Amino acid sequence: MTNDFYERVYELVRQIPSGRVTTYGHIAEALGMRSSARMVGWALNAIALRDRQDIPAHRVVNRFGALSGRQHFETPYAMRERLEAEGVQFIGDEVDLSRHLWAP
DNA sequence: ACTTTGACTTGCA
DNA sequence: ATGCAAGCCAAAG
Repeated sequence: MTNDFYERVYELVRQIPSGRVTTYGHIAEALGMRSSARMVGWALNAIALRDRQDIPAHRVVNRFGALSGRQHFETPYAMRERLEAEGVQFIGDEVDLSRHLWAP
């Protein structure tokens, strides 16, 4: 059911190109729920629980580029390692959004 | 059935 | 400029 909020999040996240990232806020805004960025996080959490590995949840970060969801991965470093493997550059512990931010 | 918390963001003090 | 509070909606205790 494409009307399901979760499914819409999945489709959008699936469209993030390799080496790019987006934020919870941008996804929420694209779905018409600008102030409900939290729900995006819940949807992604559901991805982890459902083993939806076809969805690159590691390419979704918070508005600062910080990997706030890393604790929900297999290991706290898996998220960053995957991003770096795609060529994403980090500034300290945060993604260089000015280079890699992707908007729907 | 009610309360608390959460992979967030924005706004006001 | 920094810090605290509120808003959003759903799930788990």
